[in-house]
Amino acid sequence: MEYYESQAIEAKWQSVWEDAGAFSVPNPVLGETPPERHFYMLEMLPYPSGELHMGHVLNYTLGDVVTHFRRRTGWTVLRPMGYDSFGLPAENAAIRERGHPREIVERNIVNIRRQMHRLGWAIDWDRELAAHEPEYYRWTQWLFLRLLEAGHAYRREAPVNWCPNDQTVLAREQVVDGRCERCGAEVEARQLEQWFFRITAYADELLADLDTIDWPERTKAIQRNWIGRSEGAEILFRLDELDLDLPVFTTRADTLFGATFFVLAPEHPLVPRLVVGTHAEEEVMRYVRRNAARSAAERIDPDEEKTGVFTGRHVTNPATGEPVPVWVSDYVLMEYGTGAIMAVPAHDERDFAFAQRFWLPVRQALAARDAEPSDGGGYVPHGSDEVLVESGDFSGLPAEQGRSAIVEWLRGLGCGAPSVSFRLRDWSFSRQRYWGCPIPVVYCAACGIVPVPDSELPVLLPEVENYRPKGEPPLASNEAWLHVPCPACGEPGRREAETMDTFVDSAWYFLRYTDPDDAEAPFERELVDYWLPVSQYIGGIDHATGHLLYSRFFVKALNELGLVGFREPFARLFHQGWVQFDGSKMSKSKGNVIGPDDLVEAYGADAVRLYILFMGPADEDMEWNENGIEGMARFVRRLWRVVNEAAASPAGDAAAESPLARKAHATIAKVTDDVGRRFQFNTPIAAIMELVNELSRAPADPAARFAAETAVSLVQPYAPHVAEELWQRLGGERLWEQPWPVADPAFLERDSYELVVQVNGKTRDRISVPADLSDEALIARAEASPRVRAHLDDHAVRRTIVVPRKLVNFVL
RNA sequence: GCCGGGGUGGCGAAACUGGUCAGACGCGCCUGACUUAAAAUCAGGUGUCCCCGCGUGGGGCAUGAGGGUUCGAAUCCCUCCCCCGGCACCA
Repeated sequence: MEYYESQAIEAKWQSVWEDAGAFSVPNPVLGETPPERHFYMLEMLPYPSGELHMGHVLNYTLGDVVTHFRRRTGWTVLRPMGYDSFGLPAENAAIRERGHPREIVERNIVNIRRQMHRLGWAIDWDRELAAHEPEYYRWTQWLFLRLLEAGHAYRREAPVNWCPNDQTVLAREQVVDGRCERCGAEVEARQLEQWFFRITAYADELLADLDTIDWPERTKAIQRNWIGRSEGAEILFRLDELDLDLPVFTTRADTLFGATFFVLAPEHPLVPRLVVGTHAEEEVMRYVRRNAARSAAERIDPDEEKTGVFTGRHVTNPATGEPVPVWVSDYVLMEYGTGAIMAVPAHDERDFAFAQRFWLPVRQALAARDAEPSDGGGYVPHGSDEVLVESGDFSGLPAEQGRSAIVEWLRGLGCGAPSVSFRLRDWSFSRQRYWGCPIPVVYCAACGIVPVPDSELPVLLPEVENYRPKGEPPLASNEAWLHVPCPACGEPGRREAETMDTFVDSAWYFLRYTDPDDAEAPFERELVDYWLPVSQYIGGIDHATGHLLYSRFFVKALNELGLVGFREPFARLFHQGWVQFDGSKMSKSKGNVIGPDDLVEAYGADAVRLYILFMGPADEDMEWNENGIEGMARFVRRLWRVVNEAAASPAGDAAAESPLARKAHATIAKVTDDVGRRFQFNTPIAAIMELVNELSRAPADPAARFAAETAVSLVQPYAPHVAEELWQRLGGERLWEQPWPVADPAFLERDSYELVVQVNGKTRDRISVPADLSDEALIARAEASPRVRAHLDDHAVRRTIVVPRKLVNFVL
């Protein structure tokens, strides 16, 4: 028997698969009845900002096992791959390496593609795409224009997050703890005109539809938190002097009688109107200006004492009819609710702190059911069983009842109504950077924002002399490109020089895979409706509030436009854990990236693939540890030796009943259940190891050959190269398309089994009994055991529990 | 503070709907075989404590802590501690 040569075997089979087009999946022919059992297996596409690391290896090997398993259990599997090649990660890599982003990105793609081939992943390479290619981004632009027409994309001035290092606007989803997700620089607040997608229009649906998809609970929880739906009421406070009604949003209308002052956010548009011409004007406007200059980090510092300024105005509390003073303070956020609040210091910590600071009155409106109402002046946190007090006719009502009663009453008076508020903000997607998809509009003095006609797409990303970030969009420096006639009136116009966030590119790529060469449309409705929603999506949980939310929004909007027939992109989602090294997740900036190349060269792709999945549960974080891979290489060599020996010996009787035959069938059942139902990938490897161990101990068993075939067949999704080679040596061919083995129940049903005999719940003996004994017979056998007898002694048995096929328990 | 996930040997982990003395499989470690030697390979051992007649012996304790339900709990319930993640001046 030859020595196991991983490099030669892997190269051999990779070229066999390529020649056979083994993993290419044609689309169904439109109009004909397509295969019913089809499966869309998708993993998040990589940024070509460097090479693959072990995190990618885990991600794509998982997808690969699922792909092979589904293919061999009778499914038609679409499993494509592409590159998220536009955007900051790729551009920053280019800056580091001092080259043009396109050249760097394309070089990285070549390298990543080589690594993917070397690992032997079963990808349909005919469907490869990259976001930076005009054939792709033409359709990103086309989809943008459809969203623009539908009013889902718009431009407005708004407070935005600005990264001073990357010199661009960031979406809220790209700011983590006040810092840029990419570079870690502290984010500044800026007031800028920007492009937004109206994702808030789908807030309710994005929340509700989480119940319709099979996603990890924690991911749903993250999205629910992010969307942040609050039910409450909008209440109008009358400002008679100026004939204004100021709305507030509150979730605690039951505390209305305790509202003793009123606060506006500094950015509230009515603030100047309230104070113009009064002697408060100067002080208030100074406060507003000073506040606008404060950084976001300063504003949200919880340790800082509250600041604020009185406007000199009063509004009327609609419940009490009393005037309450109107203040301006930055603890009220313009982006949430109405940018104004009714302050109830007795029942809100923040309002209380503000009242203390400025000597404002505190009035209690709720009290624990049995408590004496206190004489006021204190802060009373919300309890579980409280009733309204000092609240007119509503006094005595339980809080929740009082809340709806007050809202109902206000509604009758025309100054209140139930209302819902969200934390979610519209998605800011324009970037002042070079390496992104150009936004296809032209600014015209006469016509305003004019879309570039579909027929002129794509608007190609122009060459510029210096693409480095400088605050101004780099595209604007190419004057020849910038100045074009207005598509509507023909007068001189100016192109949009900002580019799109890379998350726009990835919000629809999974649709393009269905028809990547379509030159007439981004995709065919019939094809996307056939393949989508994605049957199984696999990727990092770090995209929970970004990509995964944006893609859901895109699909909902495209559904409304009639472009797709479904409302959720990813039916099932799985997150692989982080592969960490030195206690933190692998990243280039930390210099702790472990790539697969050296390992593949030393141990072969099969051992690397097996090891990354054997390390632990795939959805839990794992610390990269190279010690064990030697053990996995040992297993592959052992498999090689044992199967080669079995192949050389006489075939034996496949139907023979033997311990090894039973083990083989049990292993089939275990691996099938783990991969197919439980989505658990480490335990199947352990089960196959057990089978191989048992085979190596019983090489003369009549089922030895069957056990060898079974082990090879079951290990194929994990280690496809060595499996294919061994399969051939066993006399088979094209294992990648062989039906998945099926466990024969006759081998799983045993004639006898080990009955556990317990006394007072402690196992005292295990005896072999025939499978079909009655309860009474089982008890008799159990009682006969000498070991059990010793424990029964002369005690009286009070109760006997019999669990058929498992145990007998005597309770004394 | 609110929401979600988790805590099992020296290490990575198993135990799937409460039921085979919890710890499969692997790493590491120990012993032995082969070898001049080492590596590789193969065989055996390895939670912890105690008892003895030293055996394919007997017993106790062990799944973050404490309580409960149950004939029986890593698994279900309650209280608490710790770790990870999300949200948080969101009214």
